[in-house]
Amino acid sequence: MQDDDIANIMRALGHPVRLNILRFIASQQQRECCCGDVTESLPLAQSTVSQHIKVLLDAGLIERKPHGTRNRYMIRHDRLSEIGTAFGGLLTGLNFQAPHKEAEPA
Amino acid sequence: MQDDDIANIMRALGHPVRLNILRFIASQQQRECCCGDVTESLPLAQSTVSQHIKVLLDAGLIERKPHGTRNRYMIRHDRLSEIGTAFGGLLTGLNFQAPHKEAEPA
DNA sequence: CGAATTAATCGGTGAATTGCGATGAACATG
DNA sequence: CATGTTCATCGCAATTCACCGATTAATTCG
Repeated sequence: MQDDDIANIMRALGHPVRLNILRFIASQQQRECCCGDVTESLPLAQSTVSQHIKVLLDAGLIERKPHGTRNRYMIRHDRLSEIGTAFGGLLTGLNFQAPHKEAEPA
Repeated sequence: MQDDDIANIMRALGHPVRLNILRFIASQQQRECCCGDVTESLPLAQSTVSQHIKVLLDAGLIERKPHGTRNRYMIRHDRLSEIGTAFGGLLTGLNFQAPHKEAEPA
């Protein structure tokens, strides 16, 4: 995964409301819900929630399925595990990354 | 760790330049470097790099140690592992979180 | 077809972010 | 003490973000 992708995802996760939205979706019985459900659970206007959902969509964290007059949203578990791997790699790299040049002093 | 803390950290990680700075610091022989070193490695002005460093500092991802006329920066490994744990918890929660209310329909 | 529902999108506002050059504080050294 | 080095910080412009109300598109249903 590119740095830009990681940065995008991190930015998408970098807002408390969006964390709440993700958790809300994950907490639903069917593991999916529509925009209105989310809006009800938050002290924000519908348009604002829709915006946040769009950010999560663009970052690939959730997916949309139109269903009649409403949309169903659900967590993209496939991407979540990718992200987990990438993030783990990032942290590991920061912890143990070999020196810039000429590691292994023989 | 609070949602706000996580969001702050994610936002700090949400910029490619800052990812580069972190990796650059981690890649140094002594696992530390000063602002000038970072600036040389990037096509950005010194003031801009200093700003990014401040964001990383505020998020607790690096620490500063004054050393003569320059400052030494190093990765905060303690925090890194905290963050790893918190992030893992977040992802796990999104994957397996129990339904919001009244699970177990008896 | 007409009315209602749902939710995306548009336009606007204020705040924050990102970049820069310039300034100034802290320190070392001649 | 004067000079040079390093770097944080201060404006400043441009862009993006977060939020809102209003509008519009899609769909269902009477």
